[in-house]
Amino acid sequence: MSERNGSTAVRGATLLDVAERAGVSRATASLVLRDTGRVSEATRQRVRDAMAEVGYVYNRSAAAMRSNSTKTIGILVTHIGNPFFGELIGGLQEALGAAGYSCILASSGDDAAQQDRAIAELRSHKVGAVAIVPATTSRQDYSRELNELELPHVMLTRHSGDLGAPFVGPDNVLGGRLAMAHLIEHGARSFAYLGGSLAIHNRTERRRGMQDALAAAGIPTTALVDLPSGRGSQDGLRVGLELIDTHPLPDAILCHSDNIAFGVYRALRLRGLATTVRVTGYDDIATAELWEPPLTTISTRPAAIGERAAQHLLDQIEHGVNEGFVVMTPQLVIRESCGCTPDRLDALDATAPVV
Amino acid sequence: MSERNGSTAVRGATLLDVAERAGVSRATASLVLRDTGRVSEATRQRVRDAMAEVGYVYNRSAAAMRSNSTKTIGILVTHIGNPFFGELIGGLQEALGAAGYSCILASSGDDAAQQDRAIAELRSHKVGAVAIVPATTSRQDYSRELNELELPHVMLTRHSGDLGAPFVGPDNVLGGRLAMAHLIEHGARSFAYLGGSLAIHNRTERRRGMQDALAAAGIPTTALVDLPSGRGSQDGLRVGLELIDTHPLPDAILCHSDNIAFGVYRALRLRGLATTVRVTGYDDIATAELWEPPLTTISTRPAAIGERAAQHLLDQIEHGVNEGFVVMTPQLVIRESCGCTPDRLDALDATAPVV
DNA sequence: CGATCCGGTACTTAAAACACA
DNA sequence: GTGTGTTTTAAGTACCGGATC
Repeated sequence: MSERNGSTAVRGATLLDVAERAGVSRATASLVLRDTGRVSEATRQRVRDAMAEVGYVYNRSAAAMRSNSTKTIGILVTHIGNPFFGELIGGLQEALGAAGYSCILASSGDDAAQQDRAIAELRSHKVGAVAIVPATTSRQDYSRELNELELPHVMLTRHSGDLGAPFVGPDNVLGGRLAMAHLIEHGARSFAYLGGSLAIHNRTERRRGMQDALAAAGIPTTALVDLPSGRGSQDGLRVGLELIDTHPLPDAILCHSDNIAFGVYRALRLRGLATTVRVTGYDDIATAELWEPPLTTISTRPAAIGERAAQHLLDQIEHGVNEGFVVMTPQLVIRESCGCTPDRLDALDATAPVV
Repeated sequence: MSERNGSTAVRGATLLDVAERAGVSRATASLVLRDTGRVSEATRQRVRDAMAEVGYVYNRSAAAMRSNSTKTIGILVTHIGNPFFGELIGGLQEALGAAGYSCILASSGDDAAQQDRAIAELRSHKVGAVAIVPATTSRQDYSRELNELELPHVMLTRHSGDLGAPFVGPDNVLGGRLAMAHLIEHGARSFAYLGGSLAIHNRTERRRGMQDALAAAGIPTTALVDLPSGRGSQDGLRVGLELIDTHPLPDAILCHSDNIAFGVYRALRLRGLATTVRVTGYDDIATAELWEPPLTTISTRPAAIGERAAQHLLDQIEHGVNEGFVVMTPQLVIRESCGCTPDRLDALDATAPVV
């Protein structure tokens, strides 16, 4: 076993080693490395061979120091474990990787202080930009703060209300409208919107879409009961029970997320009300189609949002253009919880003619 | 809007700026920064004030270059979106952060080639060590390869069979034994183990634990049917249907993961067999207690594994000691799918006396 | 406290190759 | 054949910002 501890790290081969082996100068080797400059093909190949022979590993730190820029992007989300963010990150990493950038991930735990620490962390790594899902408790003009730090950025999924700030996220108004319109088509006339934090704009946006749909169908907005909650399935259970125990049962429940819907399912079963109410979710997580009944939901295609966000950042740092507020079209994924399978919720459909 | 593009990044304040403002030398400022050396408290405070005033941001690249070490650790997992890994990463980041290290995350998509690329990426960032969930298709002696790269590391959750390699993961033998023993206590006498890849050691280990429990109860090992599958819930549905359609229905089904159990639940419902078979999962994901019936499962406490892995790495890079193969104790989480609620599966318990 | 070092990068300079009058 | 101009190719070197002596 070789001697190895914090103080005696072995230095690897440098560009100078490569250059000497290839019989060229360090500068030339650098040009070959970056595929730029005017170097003959024969020399290029010799340098590349030399790199392979000595097991050369690029030193980003050295490059960053001189050029004061790194091909590195920071990604900051609230909860790494959230599958939605997992897909989002996947889309981002893939698109950024294809453009030659590497990513550093950080997680804020949805806490503003930790978020500040993470940003400092990323800045000390000299990231060229950050893609950030802002913490719920972020300061209102957070985007401007980042601008003052000269840090190109794009907000993901959540925005702070400033429509001039760089942002990529789902069209929540449309998503809310799609879900509500579908339930109205099924004949539902009374509704509850369960879950989600009032502090987040996407909730008010979805609500607006829902009310647009109600208005279009000539249904009074008072037909929509509204109960917020935390973001876990447990919160969905809690708020589901709250609805059942303190309100008349609506024809349909629109859940703020699939996770919430999961808790609501359980609340309905606990009260013996399973499959007596139409339910929709939001997000379309991987297991949604395996539930009982399979969940009708709104897909926001997080990977596509990630790819678009990568584009947004690249446009900023490579072309200096800021695309501003970008909204992505969600999709209604129809399964069975809305009542779309006749042999499952036919009792409901019998009393409410499908339009 | 300020002019900002790839080529005209603004340089921030340096340690020299801080030093001049505080009226000390750069060397002194460096000592204050790292909380070392003999510097008077008055000077320390002056330097700290100066840092705050000029908005100083530590430049890790510069530090890394000189000291050839970064307080940065790489974390490489197969799927960032997997909630299990999310918790694992959370535990790692917290423990490493407390020790003054920052983390860089990468994802291999469970592909060996991508894993190689990610390792190269992390090496170019000069990480001091990596915590890695190896891809299923990793080469057998992967740990030795990393040793040859002089890269301290610890394998997480999965190991390659080399018990001398640095590893932290759950005790799969015990986990399998706990689940099986509990089902046997319930009176079950025929079993199926569903899901999981044969290529991964943890599967054979859990199976060994299950057979230990069978042997201890005097039940022949042929009482355990074994069907592997992919890792998603959809795979669980597939393998669940396969079991139901091609085998006699066992008393109990042990699932390789909660995700698999989810698909198995659906398979049982589709065949009209819901709550006629005892089911256990593995992992204890957040929603498991909300299922119908709430899932009895084995908790591997991924956050604890992450913390332990952080300790493992710190021991290597700071004290030069390698703790080798470390195994964490899992816990049986009893809910209802095993038959533990009398009023739910009492039909089962009537025919099979609880020990 | 000043000097030096780490390993790439950006810029300057220069040699060689080629074109064309 | 010679001289001048242009392009291609490669070398030389200052420099970035902390850490160390």
